[in-house]
Amino acid sequence: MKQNYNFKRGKNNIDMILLKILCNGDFYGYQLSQLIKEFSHEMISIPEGSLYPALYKLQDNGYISAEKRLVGKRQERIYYHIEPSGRDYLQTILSDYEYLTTAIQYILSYQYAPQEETEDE
Amino acid sequence: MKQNYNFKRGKNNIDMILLKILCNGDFYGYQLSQLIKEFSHEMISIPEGSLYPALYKLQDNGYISAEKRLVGKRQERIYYHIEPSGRDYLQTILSDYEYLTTAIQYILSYQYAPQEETEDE
DNA sequence: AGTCAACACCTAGATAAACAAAATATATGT
DNA sequence: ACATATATTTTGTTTATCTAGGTGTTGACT
Repeated sequence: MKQNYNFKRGKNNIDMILLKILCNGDFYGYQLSQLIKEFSHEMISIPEGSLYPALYKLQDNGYISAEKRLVGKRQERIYYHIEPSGRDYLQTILSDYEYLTTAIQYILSYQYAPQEETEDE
Repeated sequence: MKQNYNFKRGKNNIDMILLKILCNGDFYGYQLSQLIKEFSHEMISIPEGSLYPALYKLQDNGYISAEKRLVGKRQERIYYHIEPSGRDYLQTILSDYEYLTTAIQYILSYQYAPQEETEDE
């Protein structure tokens, strides 16, 4: 079992969401940002300054691959495809996320029962 | 309602946990780190390099107050006490946290139904 | 008397995630 | 001609958290 789990881990929420959506098929950047809005019931959106650097980092790590496609005579779009190692990485950050969420939930729902009561108020 | 919620918000997990625990009474730094381990079933711990700066920041913002107490003839400990504004702040980051958790859960549990299927595999 | 572990606090510097705010360019509708 | 939506890029900034050290006290064991 894990010990001394830190808060820094389980922080790659954007990676997690992007990879999760890419499990459903290949999408391009702008499309991903739209899907995130849609899937979250318009609750969250990822600014471009977060989205694209995240995609480049995932690509650098080999978790996703990129392919330029010309749709009709339109400008080219860069479609991203999740690779097997990306699915592995997704599993890791998903379980990290659940782990941290569980731990925080324990703390938030804890009912503190003090041992000795010395009134001073 | 909130719109365009970002990931940067709802990230003050350490603040949230510290304030939550301080709702149960006054504690000192080292004690807080022990309680976090205990309450989380040993799942997480906060390193001192995260804990103390977080406490100082909360204090600077007036969310908590500090008081030195000598327990017996022991070395002094610095007890922290949550202030009303700290409780307000806790409510804010708690609802931010729940908001973000809900939105992520929507995305993670989304079943994508593509409009048009063109087989290419 | 010496040592060691647990207690209790402090801090400088590094890392890295996420963001804001720009810019570029195409396509579409009015 | 102009505005809006689409689509990508990049520079610089912020900030949360961590690493890795440091100081000093207390109490137990040898």
